[in-house]
Amino acid sequence: MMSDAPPAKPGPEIAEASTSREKILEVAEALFARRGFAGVGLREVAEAVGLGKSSLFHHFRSKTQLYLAVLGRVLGRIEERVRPSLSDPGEPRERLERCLDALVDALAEHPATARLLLRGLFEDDDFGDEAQPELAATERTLHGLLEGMARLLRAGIACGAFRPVSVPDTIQTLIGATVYHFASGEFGEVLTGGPLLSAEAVRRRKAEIRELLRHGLAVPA
Amino acid sequence: MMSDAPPAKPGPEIAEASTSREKILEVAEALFARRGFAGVGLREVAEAVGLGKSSLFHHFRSKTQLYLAVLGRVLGRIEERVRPSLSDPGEPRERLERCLDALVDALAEHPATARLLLRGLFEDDDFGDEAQPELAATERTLHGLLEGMARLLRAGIACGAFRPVSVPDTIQTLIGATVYHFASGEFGEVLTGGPLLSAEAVRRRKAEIRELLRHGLAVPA
DNA sequence: GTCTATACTACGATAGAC
DNA sequence: GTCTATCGTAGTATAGAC
Repeated sequence: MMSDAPPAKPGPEIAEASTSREKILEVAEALFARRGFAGVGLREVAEAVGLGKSSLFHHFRSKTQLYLAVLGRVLGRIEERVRPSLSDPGEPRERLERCLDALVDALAEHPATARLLLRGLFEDDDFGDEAQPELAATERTLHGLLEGMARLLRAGIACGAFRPVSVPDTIQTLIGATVYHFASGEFGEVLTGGPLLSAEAVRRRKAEIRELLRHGLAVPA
Repeated sequence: MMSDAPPAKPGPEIAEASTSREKILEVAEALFARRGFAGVGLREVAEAVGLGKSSLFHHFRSKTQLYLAVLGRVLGRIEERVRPSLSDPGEPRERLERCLDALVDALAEHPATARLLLRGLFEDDDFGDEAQPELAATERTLHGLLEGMARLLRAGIACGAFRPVSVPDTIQTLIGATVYHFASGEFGEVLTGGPLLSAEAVRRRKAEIRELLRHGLAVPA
C-alpha cells in the first residue's frame, strides 16, 4: 500500500508526529472525497496544507500517485476494521451482522471514507500504466473483503439460515445500504433530517440494516 | 426543465429530428456519467459530437448549463417512468414493488442514467449563482419522487403491512439497492460476472429486491 | 449555425536556488 | 524539504468572419 517506498520505519510505536506527508494525505482525502480526482487541483491541496504547489512533488511523484495513496489508506482503514470480523466464530447470520457493523463503524469513523470508496467503486478514471501496481494492490484488498462477505452469504445459504439469494446481488445491496448511505452527504442529511455520522444515527442505521436482513419490510411472522 | 428557453415548439409530435442540441446532450450525458463534471472537457464533447468547441456555446451558455440540462433530462426520464406508479391503486406493498420496478426500468433503460443520478445525489460541485433556477427545478422533481415513496412507506406502516421502520433510512437503502447498483458499472459487472443491463440481469435484480423487502435474508416462516 | 482565432486562466510538472 | 520561476498544455469563454 505504501507507494512511495519511504525509508523503512524502525517500528510502528516510535513517533506519531504529523509529518508533511500525512498532512497532505489528510487534506487530499477530504478534497478528493468532495470533488473527485479531476475536480481537485494540486494548488488547492498545497494551500490547504500550507505548502507551495511544488513541494507536493517531493512527497508524491504525481497527482495520480497522491490519489492512489489516499485511496489505499482509506481501503486499509476499512480492511483493518472489517477483516477481523470476517474470521469470527459463530453462526453465519451473527457473523454477517458483526461484519456489517464493523463496516458501518469504519465508514462512520471519517466523513471522507465512504465517498472515496464509492468513487473508487463506480468511477473509472483513466490512470496511466504507472498506476498499475498500486491499483492492483487496492483491488486485491477489495477482492479479499468481498470474497469474505460472499463466503459468509454462501455459508448462511448452505446451512439453511438464508434464503437461496443471488450472492452478488445481495452484496451489491449491502454495499448500497452501507457505502452509499454514508457517502450521500448533504442529500442524506436533508433526507434523514439530521447528521449522518452522529452516534445515534449510526446506531439506528445498524439496527435498520439488521432488521431489514432479518425480516425485510414485512411484519415478523 | 428546459433551461435555455428554446422557441416554443408547436407540439410534441411534430418532428423527432436529431437536432444538434440533442446530439450534444446525448454525448455529454455519456461523458459526464463516466467522468463527472470536472473530468470532462468541452473539447472532448465537441469532438464526439462532430462540432468545433465554440459551437457548443451557441446551444448552451456555459459548461454548467450543459451539465444541468443533462441532469434535468435524466431526472425527467426517471420521473416519467416512476410518477405514474406512485399514484397507482392497490395495497402499499404492491404499489411499492411496482414503483421500484419502474425505477429499475428507468435506470436500466440508458446506461448513463444511474451514474448521473448518483453523482447528482452525492456530489456537491459548486455551481455558481447562475445555476440556482435549474438546480431548484431538479430538486423539486427529486423531492416529489422521494415524498411519493415516503408516503407509500408510511401508508404501509400505518396499515400494518410494514414493520415500523425508519422511513428515511429505508429510502436510503432503496436508493442504494437501485441507483447505486446500476451505477456500479464495471465493478458491478465483475462482481455479478455478467452485464448489468441485460434483460435477465434486470429481471433478477427486481426479483432480489422484491424478495429482500418481503422476507429479508431470513427463510420465509 | 458553424467556423477560426484568440484571451485569459489554471493545470500538472520540472529546474534549480537556498 | 521548501521555495520561486517557468514550461507546455488544456481549460472555459468570447469576437467576429462566413
